[in-house]
Amino acid sequence: MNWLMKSEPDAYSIQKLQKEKKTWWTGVRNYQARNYMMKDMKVGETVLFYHSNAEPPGIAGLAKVSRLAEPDPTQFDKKSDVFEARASKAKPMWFCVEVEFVAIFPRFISLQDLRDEKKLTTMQVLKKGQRLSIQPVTDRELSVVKKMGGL
DNA sequence: GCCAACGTTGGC
DNA sequence: GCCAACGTTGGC
Repeated sequence: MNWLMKSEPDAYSIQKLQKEKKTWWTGVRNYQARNYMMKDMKVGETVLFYHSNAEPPGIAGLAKVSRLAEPDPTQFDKKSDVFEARASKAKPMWFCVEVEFVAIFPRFISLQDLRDEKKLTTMQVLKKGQRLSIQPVTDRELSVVKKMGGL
C-alpha cells in the first residue's frame, strides 16, 4: 500500500524532512492512524507528504517508510503536550513509524489541483470531513499524483 | 451500550 | 476567526 501523511508545515514541513533526512512520525493520537502505522505500513512503502493548514494546502513531496512502527516516545514525556498518562513502557498505547525523505515535487499539487483531477475523485483526502492524518493511497492515485507533481 | 458534551482538525 | 465534521470521553 501507499500512504498519504498530513503535517502542518509550521510544525513539520517536507523541507525540514529534506534537511533531517529521516524522522519518527511521533504525536499521532488517533486510533485508526495508529493502526495503519502499527499493522499496515511496511518499510519501503511510498508516502505522499501533505501540508495541511497551509496556504495553500496540498501535496508537497514524497517520502517512504524507513522503519516499522515502534512505541512513540512522546507518550512517556510528561512535558509533551501529547503525553499519555494511561500508557506505560510495558503497555504503550501509541506507535510511530520512521519516514525518510525522497523528493520535493517540482510542482506543488494544491488541494484544488487534486479536486480538479477527475482521476482522483476516489482519494480519501478529497472527501468532505476527512480528518484522518494517515490515509491509504492506491497505486493508480499515486501514479497520477506523481505525474501531476512532475515526478 | 447510548449519546450529549467537548475538543480537535483543517479548509475557507 | 469561523465552523462543519468528526473522534473521544464519561455519565447514566
